[in-house]
Amino acid sequence: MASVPTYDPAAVEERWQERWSRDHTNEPDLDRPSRPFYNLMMFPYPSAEGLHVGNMFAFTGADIYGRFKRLQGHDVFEPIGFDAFGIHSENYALNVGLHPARLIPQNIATFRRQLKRFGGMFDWRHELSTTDPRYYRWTQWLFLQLFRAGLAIRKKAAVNWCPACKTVIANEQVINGYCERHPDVKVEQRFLEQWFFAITRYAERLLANLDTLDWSSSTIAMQRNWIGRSEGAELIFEAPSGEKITVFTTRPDTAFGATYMVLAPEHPLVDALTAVEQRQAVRSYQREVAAQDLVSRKVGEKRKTGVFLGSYVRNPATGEAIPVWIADYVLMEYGTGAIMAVPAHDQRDFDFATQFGLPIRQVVQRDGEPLPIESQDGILVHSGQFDGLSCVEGGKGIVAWLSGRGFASPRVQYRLHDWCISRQRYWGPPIPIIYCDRCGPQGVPERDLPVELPLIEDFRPDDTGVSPLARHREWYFVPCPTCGGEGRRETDVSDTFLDSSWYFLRYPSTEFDDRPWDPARTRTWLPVTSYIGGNEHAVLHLLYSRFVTMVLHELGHVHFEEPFPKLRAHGLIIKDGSKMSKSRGNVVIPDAFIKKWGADTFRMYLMFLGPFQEGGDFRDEGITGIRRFLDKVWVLAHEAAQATLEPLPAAVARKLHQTIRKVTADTESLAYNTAIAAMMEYVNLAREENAAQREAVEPLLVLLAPYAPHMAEELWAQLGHTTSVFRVRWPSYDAALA
RNA sequence: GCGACCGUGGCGGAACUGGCAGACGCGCAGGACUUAGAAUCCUGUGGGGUAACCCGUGGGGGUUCGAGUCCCUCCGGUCGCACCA
Repeated sequence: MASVPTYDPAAVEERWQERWSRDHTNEPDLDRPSRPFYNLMMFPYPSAEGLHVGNMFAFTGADIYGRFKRLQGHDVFEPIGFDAFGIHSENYALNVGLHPARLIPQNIATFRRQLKRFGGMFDWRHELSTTDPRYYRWTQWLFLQLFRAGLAIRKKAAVNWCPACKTVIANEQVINGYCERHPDVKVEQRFLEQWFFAITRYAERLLANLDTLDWSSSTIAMQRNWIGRSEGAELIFEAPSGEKITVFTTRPDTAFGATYMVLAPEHPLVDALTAVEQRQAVRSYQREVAAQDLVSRKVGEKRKTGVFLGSYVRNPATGEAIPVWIADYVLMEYGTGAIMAVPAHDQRDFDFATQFGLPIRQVVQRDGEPLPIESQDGILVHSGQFDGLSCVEGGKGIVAWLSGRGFASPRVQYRLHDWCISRQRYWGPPIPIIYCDRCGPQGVPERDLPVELPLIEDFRPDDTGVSPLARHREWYFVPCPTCGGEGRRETDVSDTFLDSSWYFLRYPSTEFDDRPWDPARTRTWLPVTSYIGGNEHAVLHLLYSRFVTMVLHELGHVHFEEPFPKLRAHGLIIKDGSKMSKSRGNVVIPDAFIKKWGADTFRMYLMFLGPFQEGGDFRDEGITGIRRFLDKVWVLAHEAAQATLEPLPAAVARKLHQTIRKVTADTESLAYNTAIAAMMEYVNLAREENAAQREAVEPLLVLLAPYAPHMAEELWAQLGHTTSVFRVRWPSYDAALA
């Protein structure tokens, strides 16, 4: 047998990457595809450290799926881009003392090189960056569509202020009271005028549509949780002075057990309900609470605090006068900012009542015995005509009874808040608004877009709550687009999640400068056929994208309401027992591995670590197993190229069909680890049976192609084929043999 | 507290609708080749026992001819949300 050349991954991979680029192998015809398949993966933010193993894991898994679909005869569009605006990039730039406008292109260049090196099937003609004015022009356009539709609203609100970022951040960016970018910096409460997107108006639809989506169940659960729908009722409590205080409750069945009321300290009726002799105590408590941040207020377990207002309201169920308190455990931004306190059946109310000696009255029991607090598995007592009913029936009855007297109405409450998109920072798209004393806030006319982010050297944020752009005087002052009078630009930039809320709409249309997306292209390619990404975006990016798409659909700009009908969440790569992150210092950069072992080996190694949708433990010992496997394939294929035609041993033929069946099913379901195991079993058997033959090897190379694309191409060519292995059809199996 | 997921050899992990537990890989042990090593190849590898055999999927209980898989319960772990009324 003639000798087989040594497998040299670097040479093989460089050769095929050049050929793919030269032959436009990865660039489908976007205008006339026969079977369009939009294979999307979550685009990266180009950090200075470069692509790490976690990114590689995600991209490899998504790329394998795209290549598999391609081999099954689809025209696969697999674009890539960079989410390069945002606080992360800007903070890093500040740290190293470089301007982001110079830093980001360097980072992108590194990412681009890494993404090419690992062999992704990317269509580089359609690369995008959110920092490109040709892109963010349309981000601003998108803002204007929402503004005109009345869905971008300016309101003064308690917001999360990160003293380190020196900007407002979204609720989603607050982690246990700390800034997600600064794990040791507590977020504070500030009241500022901000732009909000009215996502809460879509809460019901965002929730209901979840039932129509083919998504990982974990992601669905997180979104459902985040939207946080609660059914209950609003009840009205009246003060002797005539003030009506509305509370929200999910337990109207316990109305007879409400022995006091608590308002949020900022509740607008606090002043009116405060007795003269309590005024000083109330003011001082209010000041104390305002000095805290929004979030530490919400972190539980601490002692309850509060102040009696010195007045009473009437419980509409019992008719009794109950005392009114303020306490920081009641939050202004949820429900009505006021609660009826039922200490017998709510843990927080119980804690508060115990601390301040307030009465506790059982209204739910079972067999005359008290139940665990908050249990709904009992019957009503001390509840007048409703005694003896179950909690559910009694609750309905009480709401109906109180409604009839004008004291109640059923109510659905969401935990979701409106999306604050204002950022008092530099590195983002300026919000396209001009303030005019005469006309009010005016949208920048679309013909004047983009509002380019001016290049200013001193982009450092300060503590004033005013964006650095305000210091750029010639940029700041502009004529009002409506009256021509003196106007001032909005100096805030928009949240980076706005950039990423629509990028998938841009990819197929990147060459059009006169429209955000081309209607024909969009109709052909969208919604996205398959989306693969991490659950870290389950409630941020994925919810915002759904909302934006829903609005665009309503406004007639896109033909679909849900952008991602099919989504799969991949797992996390664990290293030394915890997930890879810069703060833990366990980030692994793939470059050295790829240099030593080759991209194909590294791709397969990552996929072999564990189930793709669950993640895996990164240790570098196991990589030799994959390399040994690829070496065996290499030798087998070279020998097959020189073999004479002989019948395939029956055992090998049977195993081949079983392997095709298993690899097909497993690749479809992203069970890449077991697909690889099946190919290993097949190769082991083929070697045992000395089946170094074309019929044995050619189908294997096609099965292998999504996983190790360079090697598959090389060996396919060695077997005498002159066209890419990716133009072949995925092998079929004989069900009788498999 | 609420929601989701998970627990299988020394390690990563297999096991479709309940049907031979431990595929595949790492590691390890022995052997072949070699002056020697590396690489490669072969054999073995859940625990106990000389053996036929016995015991084994976090603990306990249950359903079933049959349970890693289904049900109950307890223990342990991961992730998300959280003074959300």
